[in-house]
Amino acid sequence: MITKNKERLTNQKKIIFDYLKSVKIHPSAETVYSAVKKKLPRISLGTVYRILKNLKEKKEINEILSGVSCYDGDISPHAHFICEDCQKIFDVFEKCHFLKYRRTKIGKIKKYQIYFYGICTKCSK
Amino acid sequence: MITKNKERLTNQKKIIFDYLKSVKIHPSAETVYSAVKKKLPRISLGTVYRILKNLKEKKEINEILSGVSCYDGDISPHAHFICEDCQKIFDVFEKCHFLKYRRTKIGKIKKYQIYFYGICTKCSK
DNA sequence: GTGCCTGCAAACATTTTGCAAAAAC
DNA sequence: GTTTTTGCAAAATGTTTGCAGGCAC
Repeated sequence: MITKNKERLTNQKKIIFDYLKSVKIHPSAETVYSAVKKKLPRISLGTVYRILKNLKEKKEINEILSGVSCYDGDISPHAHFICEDCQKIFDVFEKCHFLKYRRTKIGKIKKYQIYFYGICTKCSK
Repeated sequence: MITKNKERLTNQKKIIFDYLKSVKIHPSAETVYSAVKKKLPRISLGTVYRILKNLKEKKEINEILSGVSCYDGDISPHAHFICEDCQKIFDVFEKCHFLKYRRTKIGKIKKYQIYFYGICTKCSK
């Protein structure tokens, strides 16, 4: 994990970072909190929010905006499929999109996010 | 404007709908509230939220997730550029994306949203 | 030892909801 | 007249923040 400036490497940061990198789900702050509490019983939700924000700013994780913010430890280029029924977030690695330009008339694109909405196979049964 | 089932067409709905269709900005619920208050001085913010939700469900407007929810009366296919500095939302009609498939392994895609992030030309000066 | 970081709780912002009155049909 | 919708206020939800003590360096 990167640390910038006078930033310190705490246990809370390490454990949240490791957790996000190890799971395939896209947890909310609340879910991260519940998960890391097993290893850090005294951690607070405020700290989780602060660390998630910090990791996001350092571009070590991505934020997924879907009502409540969810977080993705996988920062490789991929899209997300959000099921409108169960609200689960799925990764889409299929090459179904091709972004040709790195610049629009409005400004230079630093990053982009693609969200697909629909009903997942499980829910459509 | 479409009305479904036993839905009634009220002044509040008409004015909010007209407002969203007439502006080029992407207003938040609060902004919509301030704007329509000129014509409906007694409208409440709760009503604005209810009507925005209703219009969204009928697919007459789109919701843009960018921290606070913003709304777009233009439902034609286009992407959004969000300036990380001024937080303004811009429309991107340029054909810089081509979504080839209407189906992924996860489920059938009903709609998609593309968000570009960067610094707009005004802020980068 | 210095100063960044945490836990805690309170504050804040945004959105939803229950209810009686008002409006649409 | 009936039923939906509104305005209002309170509640719920999600997130941020101030501060004193704790921990990394």
